[in-house]
Amino acid sequence: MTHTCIHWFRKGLRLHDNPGLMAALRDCKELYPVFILDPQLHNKSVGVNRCRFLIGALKDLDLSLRQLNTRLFVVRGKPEEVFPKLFCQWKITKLTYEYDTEPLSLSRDKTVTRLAEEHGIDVVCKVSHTLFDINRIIEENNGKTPLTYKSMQAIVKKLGPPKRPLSAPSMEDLKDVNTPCSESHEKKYRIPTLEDFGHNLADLPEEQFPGGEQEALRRLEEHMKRTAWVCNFEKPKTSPNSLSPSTTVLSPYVTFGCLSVRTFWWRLSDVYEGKKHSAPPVSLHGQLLWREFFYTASVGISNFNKMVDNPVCTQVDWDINSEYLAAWREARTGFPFIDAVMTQLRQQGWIHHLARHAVACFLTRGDLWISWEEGQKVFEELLLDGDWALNAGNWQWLSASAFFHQFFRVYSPVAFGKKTDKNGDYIKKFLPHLKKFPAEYIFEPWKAPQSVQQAAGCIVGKDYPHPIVQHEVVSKKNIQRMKAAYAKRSANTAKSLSKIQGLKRKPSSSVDMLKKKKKNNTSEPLL
DNA sequence: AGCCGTGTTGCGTAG
DNA sequence: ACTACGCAACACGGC
Repeated sequence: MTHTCIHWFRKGLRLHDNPGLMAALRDCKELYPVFILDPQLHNKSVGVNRCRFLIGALKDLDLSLRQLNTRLFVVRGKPEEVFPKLFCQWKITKLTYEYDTEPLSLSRDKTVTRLAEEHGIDVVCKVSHTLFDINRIIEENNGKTPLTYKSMQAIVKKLGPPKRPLSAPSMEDLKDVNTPCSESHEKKYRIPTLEDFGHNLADLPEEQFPGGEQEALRRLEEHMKRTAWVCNFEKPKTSPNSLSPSTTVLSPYVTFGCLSVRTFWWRLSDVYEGKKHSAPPVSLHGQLLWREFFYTASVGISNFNKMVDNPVCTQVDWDINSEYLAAWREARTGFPFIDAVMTQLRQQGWIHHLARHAVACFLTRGDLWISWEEGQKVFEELLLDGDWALNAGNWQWLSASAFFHQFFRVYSPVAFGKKTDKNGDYIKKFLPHLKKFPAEYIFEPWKAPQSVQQAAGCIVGKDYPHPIVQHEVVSKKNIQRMKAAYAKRSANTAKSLSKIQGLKRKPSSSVDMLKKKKKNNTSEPLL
């Protein structure tokens, strides 16, 4: 019992399958579970729903920690300034945390690791946010980033199944561990409120998906009970506009790490066991592999969240049009299906994957010809499951900038929603102004005769906007613009090829990349 | 995991 | 018994 240890929670807001936390408990006499509120990260640019989710997750984490006779310390400030103080104040000898692949996290963690080592502190970093060590996936592919799902599947097959999840720590694991808590804990280390993030509580929408590990595990079990549904799951066959979600909505919990992706994976394997079941890419396992795929791309491809200097991204002459962008963001495009989806996004912080397809296509190559980077920012703010890698990857996919290249496949803002919601009930739910419109006109109210509009109590141009573009006209024009961008792209093939070779990376494990010096490997490999 | 126009097939039914 | 017609479901190709 020699160590005084900080376990640093960032993502991974859970006790189950938390190898970093388990490493903290080894030979530990004093434990400080810490979450850092970084004003550069946690501010009003994070949407109110996301903030609420994070607060819920922190409260739940604190509750679970208290049951183990320890508790959460929420510390305010920049990590590189906060940690040196904590190291001295608490006489820390070990720091543990979960590996994070995002570029900003990597540089932050490198700095903190260096500071810790300057204080003579052991640093332990574990992979548990993804199924596999993403750097291992790239190594397994000879240093090349897989750019297709198929190649990803081949690599994953070679790697074998992901590691089994660890159990949450028990009282036994903490029996010799103490967490010194002062009288002023509530004052100094309290969990933040929405006001702390600069949000106004007045017009807070009802909470649909409360944050936290307990809620995540409850939700997982609720869905895993539906054996046939799990075994038959095919993502493209689920509806983007059902009144209650047609998918699990476990993504926010995975994003914040309230649910371990490996726990999710193995729980699915349990359900599949001995039964006929759907397979990747459409199955639930397949969805987790999509996540892994985009994580890998985000690690292997430079400038992944940008068009310029991103070697896989087609360079497109997107327009700058703040009026169109605002209309899209604020759900006033005049296309009820698009506006209903954007309303659900703002209200609930979650929309179905195919609804994301429809609004993303509409903003970019389909209708408004606005850069996918603008859409990325809006999703980042509003989605509970807004994830750096997945957001950038999927926006590139939908805008046909990378991974997906069938740019002539354009979603209709009218027809697409009709397929799974003939009566427009979804539109009526999120755009109550339109609720009296007959099904015949609800997807295109501007076509309704004046008499119908009057009877519905909703005049287009007064109570609901005219469509901001003529879809049939702009979509045809945009396909031609995409065609030109692609022609230019293939003309530059030689250039691109040399860039793709620049993607090759030296083999090294995740942890080596964070650590300057390699420690003697006495007990176990770090990963 | 697109949409739309066109053409074909197959079925039921009116005459 | 046979044809003509309407309709839905499906296949295909171009964008």
